Amino acid sequence: MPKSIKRTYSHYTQDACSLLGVLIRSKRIERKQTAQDLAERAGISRSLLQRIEEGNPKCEIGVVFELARMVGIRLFDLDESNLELHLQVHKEKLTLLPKTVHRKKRSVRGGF
Amino acid sequence: MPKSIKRTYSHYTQDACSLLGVLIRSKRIERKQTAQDLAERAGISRSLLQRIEEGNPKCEIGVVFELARMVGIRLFDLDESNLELHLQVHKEKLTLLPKTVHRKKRSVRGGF
DNA sequence: TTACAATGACTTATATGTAAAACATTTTCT
DNA sequence: AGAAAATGTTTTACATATAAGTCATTGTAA
Repeated sequence: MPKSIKRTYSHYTQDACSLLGVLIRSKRIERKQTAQDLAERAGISRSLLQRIEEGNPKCEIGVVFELARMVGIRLFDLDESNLELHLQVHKEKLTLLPKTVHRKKRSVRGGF
Repeated sequence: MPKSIKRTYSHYTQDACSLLGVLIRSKRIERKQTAQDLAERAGISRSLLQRIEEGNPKCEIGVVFELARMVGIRLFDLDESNLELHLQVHKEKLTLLPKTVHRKKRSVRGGF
């Protein structure tokens, strides 16, 4: 059961969300596309699109990415095929890493 | 009131979420950091971190970005100061665009 | 190998993000 | 100028993401 949490976001994260939002809005307007229209095509409400364009961090990442793609923003600066390739590479890289990590015991007399 | 929606995500979006998840996990393991530990520091539950590392698109974008930052992933390939600069530039660019967009009327005899 | 820790895979209760609607405000076009 | 449309803003009910917990499984270190 979720306890009531006030999340805090770093400046970096807020800027990243804002940047994505501003980019989506810019691209949308450049395409002369209505908020209503983009929202409908994305299958979301106009109010949600608005929050996303404002840079609200409390939105589904999947929806934000979907919107970005729809207006022509390249995530990770990669097109579709290169993104998939990148993913495969990093998945394999992950295979080579240890499956679990064990925290090092604090040295008995170190630090404090 | 939200109607029950089955969202669908494009291949591109799913790959993007998966890539971010895999990157977070790789970086975490490289840092020899426990999932439990990273989750605690990020102020989230271990189960949420698990979903994010799996690439689940139905997570808060703010939390995902925060995790990325914590393990040293540069969003947009930009460090903090450049990200802020980028944001400012695009905000100003947005100022120069029209505030609203009007959909072009369908030509009376065009198409159908 | 054995013990222990980390992770995977569930379940449940609750906090909250979302869709919808109505209204106010602003912007664009004629 | 006026009209029409797009966007901003707020409210409300509900679908659902999340925190917390448990148990099973796997990996690691001794």
